Amino acid sequence: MELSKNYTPSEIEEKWNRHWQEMKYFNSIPDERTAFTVVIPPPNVTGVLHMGHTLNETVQDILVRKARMSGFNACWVPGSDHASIATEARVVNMLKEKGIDKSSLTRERFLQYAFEWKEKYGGIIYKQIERLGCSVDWNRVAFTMDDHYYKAVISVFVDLYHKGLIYRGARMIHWDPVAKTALSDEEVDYKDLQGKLYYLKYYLEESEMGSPSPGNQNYITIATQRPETIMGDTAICVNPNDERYQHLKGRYAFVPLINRRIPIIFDEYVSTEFGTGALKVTPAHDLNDYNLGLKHNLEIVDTLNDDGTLSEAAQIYVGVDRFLARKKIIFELQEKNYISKEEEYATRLGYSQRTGVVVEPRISTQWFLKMKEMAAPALEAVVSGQIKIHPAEKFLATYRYWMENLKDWCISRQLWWGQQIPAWYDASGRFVVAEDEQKAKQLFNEQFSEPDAALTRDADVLDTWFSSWLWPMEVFNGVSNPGNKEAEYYYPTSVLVTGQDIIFFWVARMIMAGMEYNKQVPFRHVYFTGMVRDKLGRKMSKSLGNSPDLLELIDRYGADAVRFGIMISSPAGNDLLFDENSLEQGRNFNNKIWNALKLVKMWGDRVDNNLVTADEFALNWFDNRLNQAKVEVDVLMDQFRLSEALKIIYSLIWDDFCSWYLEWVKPGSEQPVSVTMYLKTVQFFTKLMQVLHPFMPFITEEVYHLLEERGDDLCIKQFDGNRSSDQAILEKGALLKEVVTTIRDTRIKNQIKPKVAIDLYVETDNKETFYLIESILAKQVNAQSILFVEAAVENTLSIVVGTDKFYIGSEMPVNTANHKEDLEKELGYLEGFILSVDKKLGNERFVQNAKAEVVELERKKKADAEMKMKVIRESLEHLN
RNA sequence: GGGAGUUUAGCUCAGCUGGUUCAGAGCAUCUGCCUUACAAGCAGAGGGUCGGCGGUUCGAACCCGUCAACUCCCACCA
Repeated sequence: MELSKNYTPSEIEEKWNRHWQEMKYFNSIPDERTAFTVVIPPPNVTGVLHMGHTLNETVQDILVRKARMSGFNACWVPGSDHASIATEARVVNMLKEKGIDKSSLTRERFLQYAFEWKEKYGGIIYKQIERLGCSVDWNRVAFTMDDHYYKAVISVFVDLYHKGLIYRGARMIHWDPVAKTALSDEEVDYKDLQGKLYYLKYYLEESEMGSPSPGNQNYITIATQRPETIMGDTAICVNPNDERYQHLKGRYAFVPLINRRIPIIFDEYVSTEFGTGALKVTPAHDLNDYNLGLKHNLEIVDTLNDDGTLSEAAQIYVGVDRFLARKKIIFELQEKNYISKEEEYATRLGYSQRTGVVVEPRISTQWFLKMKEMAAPALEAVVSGQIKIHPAEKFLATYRYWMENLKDWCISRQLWWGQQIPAWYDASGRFVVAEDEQKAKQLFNEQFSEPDAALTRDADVLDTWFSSWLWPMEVFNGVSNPGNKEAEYYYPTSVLVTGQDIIFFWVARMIMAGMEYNKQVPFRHVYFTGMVRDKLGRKMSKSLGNSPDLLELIDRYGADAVRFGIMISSPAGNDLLFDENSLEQGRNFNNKIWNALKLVKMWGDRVDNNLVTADEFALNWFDNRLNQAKVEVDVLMDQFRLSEALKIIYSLIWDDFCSWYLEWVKPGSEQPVSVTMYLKTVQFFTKLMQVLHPFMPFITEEVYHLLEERGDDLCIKQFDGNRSSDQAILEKGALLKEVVTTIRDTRIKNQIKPKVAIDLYVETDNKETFYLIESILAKQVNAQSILFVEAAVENTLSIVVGTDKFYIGSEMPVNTANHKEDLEKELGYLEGFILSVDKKLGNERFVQNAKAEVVELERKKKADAEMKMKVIRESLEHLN
């Protein structure tokens, strides 16, 4: 068969994907083997996979494939997340573009649209996962709104409610005025920006029953960033120790523009340093003010509607959007001379992670989950080491801090896309929580003795993470059908691979759910990948246009090259600076393998059964080198240092196999090869493909089959146990490499053309070794003869490697000037070196305190250097 | 404001318990090669006061202190 000049991934990848699936290699069913379970962090069905996913899925696939080839029953569950608010926002936008307003639709109709959307984008995501070569079990595709999953979420809600861990109440929450829903604290991102601080005059009530009058000079000045909230003010607060305001005890002031009379209260919360030392208290729109309000029993005036426009309660600018209202109010305040000063002010604003708008702190009746009770076992699971976090303990401190400082989790969302909260209300607001309407009725009757009460279900849905936290359990029906055979077999999962940005959203909560419902951790290991950035270190984002399209990258470079590129530049746990350069490196690596294959296949046509191999040393050396590297790779992979493992494999194949081994055993042009050499080489190549397979599945499978006719496939071929490697042979190999490199270097420096053969003289105490390697050595340095000598040879270039001396003779006139210069430089260096060693050895305390080996080593270093100097001096004499 | 982390070659990073081949790798760079597997390649080379200062030690990239720069997380000062 004729192999193409370069490796072409496209047909090959599709072919193997199809074959693997037909053979059902990745479909797992419980058996007697140990399970290795991974659940994919379900991507949101909002769009396509980005480079962060690519990194994630690649890491998971490497771990899963490695496990599958190491005797485990590997099961990787794919799936996607309904992503309540994010998806709903997309669907609403999509409808808007079609001219459809969400409010004109019934809940059912809207959900229909959302499910269509989910089918479309879920499909794209699954296609990408497949193209990347992910060995997931497609029979197990899960979705967080599947029927059983939906029921599981509802049952968990009901259960936690009845355990008293879920409660309903009015609390200060973050409100997204565009999505018109509550958000959890974690769904708010803060940004620093430059704002303005306005100093407003609040006129004081005259001592008796006065009223604000235009000429009144009796006012208190208050600094605020948000003048549009003044209509919600229900008090002014100053520090009781503030000398400036002692006279205001028991007095009242008037809110500008609307002239509502509010009390002046005293609380140590207020800083005397900041602003004017006086604070306007708006309990409905600021968390601190809310707390102050509770303490001082203040009225709450909510001046905002749920869409961010001013409400009736504001009295003025009703129905005007908050930002426009701010401008108008500032203008009016200026007009009426209420503003005494404006200044620039650096501030922070909270933005909705999903819709990107500024969130409003707002009092709202929502459902909450008590976190303290849930957090304790989840903290313990990590602290005690039941769950191991990789890399290192970097996140342990953060995790602990977070788990010890949790606030209750607001789990209700004013959306339609998601699991609807299973609470039923009667007309007067009394409610019960139950799995379904029938049970609700029954329960309601039990509690309130009203068999015929008309009940309506809570319209809100649950936070997406309230479903995702069941993921590792419920993909195996572990919540809806606890103790089932699959859940028993696959849970706890082996490793979770995810981004560090969702530690608290997801990872911590999965641990809580796992501890609560299974009394077990959901995974043994958590591997955090870094964030993918562009090569300038910027986050990947649509607006910057620096986020490449995965399928296009695969088209251009091949899936293996993409996987290689992203892994090779992905130091464990650090952010990854994505550069297409590394994909090119991956493509080149594919090509290198492809060409090595071509060479070996060529030999296959020239096997001579009568030829006895002359390559014993090369075969022996590579065998040992391979064993050694495999052990290194296994150790690194156990530590989740995948990037380093890949580097080892890369160098093993490119340098050791291609650059050294293949060159060592390569026959002359058109010459035959021995059976032993050929078979051994195919065997080595096969093993190399196996080691590389988890990282680059397609080309390795292809090469595996092109090397030989096979009855099996590489992706399920089991690794042999690791064998030890013979250190002595490895050392001889290292010596050979060094001698070759040194001689080649000397040739180049002395301008001996590659085609000119040299005469090589070797002076060594270790002839045995050189007998083994001399034929390779001759081939590698283009020596027409090798002679062993006992002394320096006239008219040659001399070099020293370790304790061995080499003399290069050439028919070409040798330019000795360069060589002489080099030798003199070397001599100078050695003199300095010996001086420093002498200094060490002359230090009594060193000789006394250092370990014996260390001292011995220094002595040996000195002896070696002295020997080297002697040889160089001799050479210099010969050169004169 | 609190906490964590990082700083080693032009770039991205290894470097374990302080002492061997401890100053390394890949990429990039430079030089010479279209050598019949591969120019997406081959052969070779150069490049670093290990962020600064101080300390512990016979000995420090590594341990301690301190300063500086960067990154991330958390936080209600209007």
